[in-house]
Amino acid sequence: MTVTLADVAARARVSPATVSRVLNGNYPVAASTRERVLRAVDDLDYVLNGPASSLAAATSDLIGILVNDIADPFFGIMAGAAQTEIGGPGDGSGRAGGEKLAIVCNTGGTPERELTYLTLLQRQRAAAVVLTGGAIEDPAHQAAMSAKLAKLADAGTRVVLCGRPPLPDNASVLAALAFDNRGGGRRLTEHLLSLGHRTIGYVAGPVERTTTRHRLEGHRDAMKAGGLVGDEERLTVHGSYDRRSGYDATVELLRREPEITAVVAANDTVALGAAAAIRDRGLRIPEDISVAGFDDLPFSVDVVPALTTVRLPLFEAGARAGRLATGKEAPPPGGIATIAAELMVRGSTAAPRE
Amino acid sequence: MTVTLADVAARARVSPATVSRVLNGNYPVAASTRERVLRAVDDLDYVLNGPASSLAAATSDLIGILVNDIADPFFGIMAGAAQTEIGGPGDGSGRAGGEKLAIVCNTGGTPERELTYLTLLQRQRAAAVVLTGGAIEDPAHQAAMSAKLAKLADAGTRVVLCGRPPLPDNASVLAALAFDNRGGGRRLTEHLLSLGHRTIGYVAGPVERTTTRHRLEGHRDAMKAGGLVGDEERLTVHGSYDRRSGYDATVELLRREPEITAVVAANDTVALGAAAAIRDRGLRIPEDISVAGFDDLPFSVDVVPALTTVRLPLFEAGARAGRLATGKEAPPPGGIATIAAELMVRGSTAAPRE
DNA sequence: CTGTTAGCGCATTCAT
DNA sequence: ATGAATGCGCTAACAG
Repeated sequence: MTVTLADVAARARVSPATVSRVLNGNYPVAASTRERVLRAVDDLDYVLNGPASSLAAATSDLIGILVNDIADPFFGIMAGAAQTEIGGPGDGSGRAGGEKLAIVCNTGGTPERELTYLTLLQRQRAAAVVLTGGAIEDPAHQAAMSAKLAKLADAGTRVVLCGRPPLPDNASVLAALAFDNRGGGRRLTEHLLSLGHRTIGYVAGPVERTTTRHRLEGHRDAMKAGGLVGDEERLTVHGSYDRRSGYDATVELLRREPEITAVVAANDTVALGAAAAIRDRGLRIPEDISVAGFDDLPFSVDVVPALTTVRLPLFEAGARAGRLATGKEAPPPGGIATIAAELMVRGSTAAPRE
Repeated sequence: MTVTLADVAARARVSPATVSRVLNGNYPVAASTRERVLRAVDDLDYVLNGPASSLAAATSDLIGILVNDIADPFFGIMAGAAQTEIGGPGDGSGRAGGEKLAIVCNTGGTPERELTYLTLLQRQRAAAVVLTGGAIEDPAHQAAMSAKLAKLADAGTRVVLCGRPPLPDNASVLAALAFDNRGGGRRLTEHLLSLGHRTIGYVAGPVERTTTRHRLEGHRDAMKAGGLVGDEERLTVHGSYDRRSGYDATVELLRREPEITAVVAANDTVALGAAAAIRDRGLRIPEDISVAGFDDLPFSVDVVPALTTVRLPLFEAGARAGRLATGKEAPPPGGIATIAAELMVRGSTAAPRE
């Protein structure tokens, strides 16, 4: 029926062991035999049996990339970059040599699915796991994650965090690439303050997420440094990281405080919704209200007016995570690296009107 | 060292076969023994060895989803929807029962990687493969794909096409869900013609892609029906499916024919670039030039003015593909279904000025 | 409903 | 540099 390594061996007139050796290429084999084997492989159209080889070798070539929302370019860009580094260019032969198989898993941001995917990956004896994006801060879930990651690490799986802060017990993670969300958030609000804004609404992401908290803390640090305290709670509305949520939250913000002169959104997508709400209210951006986002996704430069935001090097970070996961790159000292966030001032923010 | 099914069996005082049966849940087991086994599993913190079980069962629970560009929400939405149907909600136990593992593979739109991933999936004995988005029309590649898909199908892998036209030899695909790109393209241009436009530029996608060709054909059908022929080539510029390409192509279009009153883009992302180019030229949308896109991605309603486009039910199509891949839903008659595309008229198109 | 028996296809010792 | 033998951990008949 299905052609096996033994069939190839028979046709090439060598032992199965030899075929295995040329296929894995990690053992000396005479050039002539190698060639003979390769020809037999092509003739028979042989494809290695992954499960069998993983079983025998006790490791697989799967690398899992966990994302919170695959439909969000924030994750898509990181995952795509990581996959580029991992997947290799493919040699076009369709023969598929020793490549790793980068697979992205969509957790939907839920704790259950995050753990389930990790278990599934553990079951597959994944070679590495890359966790992208913010973590959930629920203590029980954090403990479960730490335990699970420790088990994965024990089994030889490389664990890499990309855009996620290190674990309390960072021992089981090879490398954590954390974005400077707090610094970025702070600089963004400082920019607004320097423009003269004093009443600033904040559309935050979901609670119990590291990304949400860090960006918000950066914002409040700046506000505090500017002497603006006391109104934090009233001028903050939490929502999810989507456009609709940004719209609704902004409507609520405007209801609570019509004198707002600027709205800072948890990310660019949310900012899009915020901007729509402001326009629907008959207000202009930035003349009446300034709007700012975070991430600098590709579309942000194209909206009108172009969005002031904080640029995160998503592609570079994802690529680096991919290299870390494949062992192509050495982990940073201490296993932790902070990735800078750069303020991008564009047309959506301006001085408040007098 | 690592705990195996035999360890669980020993602790639960049953045979390995029984443990296997409760874990796979596809065979009658007494409630009391099941419970005992499950407890042993939890006590020992046992995780099934995927490769071993795949080897023994000659099939795995992996389902591959191939996408051309994971950073593009067009694919992200479909892949996410498919994964939702496939992955199951997870039971929160982290135990991971009989779920399928939906994995998305980013081909980058290149023929080589498409084939490589298919081989990798074949090697893993994937339960199903979902190919999303347009196909590459190069004859050699098409033949290679057909052959590869036939082999996969032979090996018992379900092959589902989502947003991709059926193969010439559709026998090996379980179901092909094709978008009505031609009809959508036609209706979009008809809309423009009915508004009074006569000189319409077209920013097409990459050549040799079914999506590109079908949308362009729809456009030209409408133009022809309106008696506008002869200028097709001059008023068409090909590029890739990204924002930058839309910008550049539109600059070129405007250079070739400054009298253009409308620009139709290959998709919404390209339309964003086109709009930027038009604005940078000092022209207004839609007063000076109308702009239209395709897909109706989430951001399209938020750009200013809101984008006239053709809505594709990406989420629904992806979900259906997921159900097809898992066998939850019966394939359409003949294995082929055409998915309607709906014209969405918004602010970015208007009658040309006189 | 449960236990026994055989492999699944390959990577690795160990020889040679 | 190559071959022979062993077992990875599990599922699937087949009994009972």
